[in-house]
Formats: sequence, structure tokens, C-alpha cells
Amino acid sequence: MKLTTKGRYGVTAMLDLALNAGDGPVTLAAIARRQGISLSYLEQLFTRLRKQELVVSARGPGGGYSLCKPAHEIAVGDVIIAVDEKVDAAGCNDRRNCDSDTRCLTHDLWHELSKSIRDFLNSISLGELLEERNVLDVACRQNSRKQQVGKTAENGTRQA
Amino acid sequence: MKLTTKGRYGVTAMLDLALNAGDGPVTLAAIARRQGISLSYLEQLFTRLRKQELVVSARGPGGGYSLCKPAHEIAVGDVIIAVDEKVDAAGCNDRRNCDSDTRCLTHDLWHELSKSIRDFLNSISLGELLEERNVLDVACRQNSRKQQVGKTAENGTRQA
DNA sequence: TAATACTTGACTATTTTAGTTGGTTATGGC
DNA sequence: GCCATAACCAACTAAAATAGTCAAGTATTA
Repeated sequence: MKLTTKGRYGVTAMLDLALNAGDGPVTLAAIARRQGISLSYLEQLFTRLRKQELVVSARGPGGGYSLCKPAHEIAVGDVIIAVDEKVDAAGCNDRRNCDSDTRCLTHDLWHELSKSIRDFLNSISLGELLEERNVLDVACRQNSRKQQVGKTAENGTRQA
Repeated sequence: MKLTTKGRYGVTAMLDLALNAGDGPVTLAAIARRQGISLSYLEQLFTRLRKQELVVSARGPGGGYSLCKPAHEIAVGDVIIAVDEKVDAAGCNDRRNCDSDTRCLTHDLWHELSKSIRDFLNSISLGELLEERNVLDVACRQNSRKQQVGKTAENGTRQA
């Protein structure tokens, strides 16, 4: 399980998809425009998301992508794993050297942590993230209002 | 906050350090041998860990590295951030484009998630990981025993 | 003072990231 | 039956990160 900008792009795009799924499929071009991600890069990501059956595609005019399942049934971890390919396998599948004492211990400790992280990401669904939309929406509008009017009086407040 | 093999190396090395800190400093050469990480690469990682004041170094014969604080006071997140440098800044500090509706929303949603992950990693200390040592120790010995004796009867049991 | 072990800096091969280019299919509307 | 739309596909690429290597130091202790 990696956690890089690639996963961020994937999650961001899926969130955009969930937000704008009101009437029919959403085109990648629209996501690209809204989220500032290159169209061709999005195509690569959505090829993987489609293969993992997280989205379905509709070709032709009026086509685009839709979520396969309700946003509440799609875990953030699913998206990250889908776009990053190769679920685990991150360098630790050589069990041969695991006979010596210390090596084995820290290997297992890392795996334990790694599992915790994965469990955590699998426990958060896209839908849950979207439910906090209202709060964040207000926060965002306030912020952009202040930026227009004032001179960014307080900075570092939303540094997530 | 990234989560790559670099962070894994850092955490693994710190765990090794905590485990073998019984009598005086631990040399990087010993960690390199036990964990199968290149010495020079470890040097780079520990330069950063030292600058973040997670470890102290002692030069000369009998020297090496020691933890600055008890293992319970060092969060996994601290280690990952230390070796990966640049705490956040992952592409999302352009607040300029955040005036439009959708862009802002998913930005904030991602930041929310990103914060959750960071909080989670900061809530786990090296000490807590080590406390599960006993359980894992047994599991490991059992596993290696089986590998010696049998023919890996059940595989995929500890695929963390 | 010689061996040990940390310290620093420069260099490098490989892989990943974040695209670009240039097409090809499929489809709905006119 | 065109034709614009939009998904699909494959190959290529510049830049960055990863995971090191190599070579020279410097501090410390026996």
C-alpha cells in the first residue's frame, strides 16, 4: 500500500465523480477541467478503476463514467489500491531471510503496522467523506470570500 | 505525508534500534546486517532522523546511534515524516485555484482524509508496536519452524 | 596513533510519476 | 449514413524520486 499523489488523484477524481453524478455519466474532460488533472493521465487512472470494477463507462456522446456502487460502498483504500496496482508485494515477500531473529521481528512489526494502515483506509468510504461536505463547503466559501475581500488575515488554518 | 518503502526502511531501522538498544549505542553496520539495508542508505536516513532529534549519535569505537526519547514517545508518523522530508506541501498549496466550487470541495475532502491518516500514524508509537512483540515473536518462531520441518503447509496466513 | 565509526558530498542506475502524442473504436443525434 | 463526441489503447518521454555507490573526510576511544 503506497500513499502518493497518484492515489490522491484517484481519490480526488472519484470524489468529483460522486459529487457530479446527478444526471447521467460524467466525462473525464469535465473532471480534468474541474480538478486540474491532465485528461490522458485521468484515462490511465480510470482504466484501472474500471478493471477493478469501481466505475463503469459509457461510450459515445452523452457518455462518460459512473460509479459502479453507491459511494458509501467504495472504500478509499479500494481506490488507492486500484490506481497503484499491485496490492501488496512491496518488497517483503522474501520469506527466506526471515529465519534469523531480529530480521523476522521487525518484518512482522512492519507488516502489522502496514495492515493497520490498510484497515484504516478501508474503513473510510467515499460517501462518508462526502457527508462532511456541508461543513467543508461553508468553510471553503468563507475562506474564498475572505481572500477576495481581505488580505488573508489568518493563514495556516486549513493546512490539512 | 507519503507512505513508501523509504518510510518503511526508516521505521524498520528505528524498530531494530529500539530492540537492540540494550547495551549502549547501535552501529548502523549492525542494523544494515540485520535488516538487509545498505549501509550508505541507512546513513542518509539517519542523518535526517538525527536532524529531527529522534536519534543521537556517538562517534568513535563503541559508538553508534541511540534513540533520543523512549520508544513510547516516538510516533511512527514522526519517523516517516523525518525520512521523507517536507512534511506536507504535497502539491496542494496553490490556494489560488481554490475559488471555483468543485475544485475547492475535493481539495478540502482530500485534506480531511490526509489529516486523518496523519493523525492515525501519529497515534501509534514505536513502543506500542514493540509491545506486540511477544505475540509476533511466537508467531514468527512457529512459522520458521514449520518452514524448516514441513513444506509451508499453509501459506498466505501472515500476508500483512 | 591507529582503528573505529560517524559525517558529508557527489555521483549513478533504475523506477515511478505525470504526463504527451496519435491514433482506434463505439455511439447517439441529425 | 455521416459526424461529433467520448471512451479506449499503446507507445513514448521529461522530470523526479528511489535506492543505492563511492570517496573522502572528522571525531573518538583504546
